[in-house]
Amino acid sequence: MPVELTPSQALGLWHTVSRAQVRLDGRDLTLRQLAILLEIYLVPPPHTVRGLAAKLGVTKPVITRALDTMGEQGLVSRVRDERDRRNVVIRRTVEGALYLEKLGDLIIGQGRALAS
Amino acid sequence: MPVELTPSQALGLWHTVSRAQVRLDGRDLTLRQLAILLEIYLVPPPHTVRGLAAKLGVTKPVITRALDTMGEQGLVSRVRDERDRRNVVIRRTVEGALYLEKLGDLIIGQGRALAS
DNA sequence: CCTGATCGATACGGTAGCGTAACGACATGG
DNA sequence: CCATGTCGTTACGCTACCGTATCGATCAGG
Repeated sequence: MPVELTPSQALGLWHTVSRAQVRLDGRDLTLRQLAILLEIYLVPPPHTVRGLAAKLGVTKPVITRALDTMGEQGLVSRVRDERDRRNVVIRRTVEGALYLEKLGDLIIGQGRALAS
Repeated sequence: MPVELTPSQALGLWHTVSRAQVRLDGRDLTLRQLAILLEIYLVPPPHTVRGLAAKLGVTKPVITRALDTMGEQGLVSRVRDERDRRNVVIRRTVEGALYLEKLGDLIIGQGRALAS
């Protein structure tokens, strides 16, 4: 089911969620990092560095760096693919799922609070 | 009118918009910068460095730097307040309005395309 | 005046991102 | 085997951000 938004609602939603995210989230993820994280959790696995780079239109080191940072924070983990040891499979974590769950709640709450 | 979203829709919306933004937007604004930009354009003026810092829960240099960067890109402009010359009034620009208009269109389009 | 408060900007050292280019590890086809 | 190609990672130089501390300019009150 589509979600119909007016221009004011669309930007208002982005505004309140972005502001809340800046105020409350100590992780301070980049837009790129967040896009990568959402890709990993919302698209069926397996995910690889190369695949994510292609999907987002960025270079491979961008993905490696983002996985380094988010891995240190426990949001994702990496495992070597044993069937083709050149590949690295990116795996989800409980902490990452919880993080996105909270982001989802934030979006839903702000969407519900939208006026006009 | 509130916008009712399921968790899947909320994160899906964020996902597709973030991905498109990463792929298409050459400016690569920080989440903080985007929040500042939205604050300037969606909340009635006047806007000051101090006011934005308080609203977003960040320090003043963060605002100064963001205004430097976005000012170079023509998204905002700064004018000294002649009534109290300590203040700087942040003003909107045509280019900034166009930028957010495109972002709004992107959100609306992705919201409309949402399934389930 | 002049003292104190407040404005935005700046300096500083540190961290983390960027793109380009190269790397070692691994797989594959001849 | 060995040459070639494909993984992800790392190295490099650079830029931009961060927070803390401080700055000069400006205002307000005595």
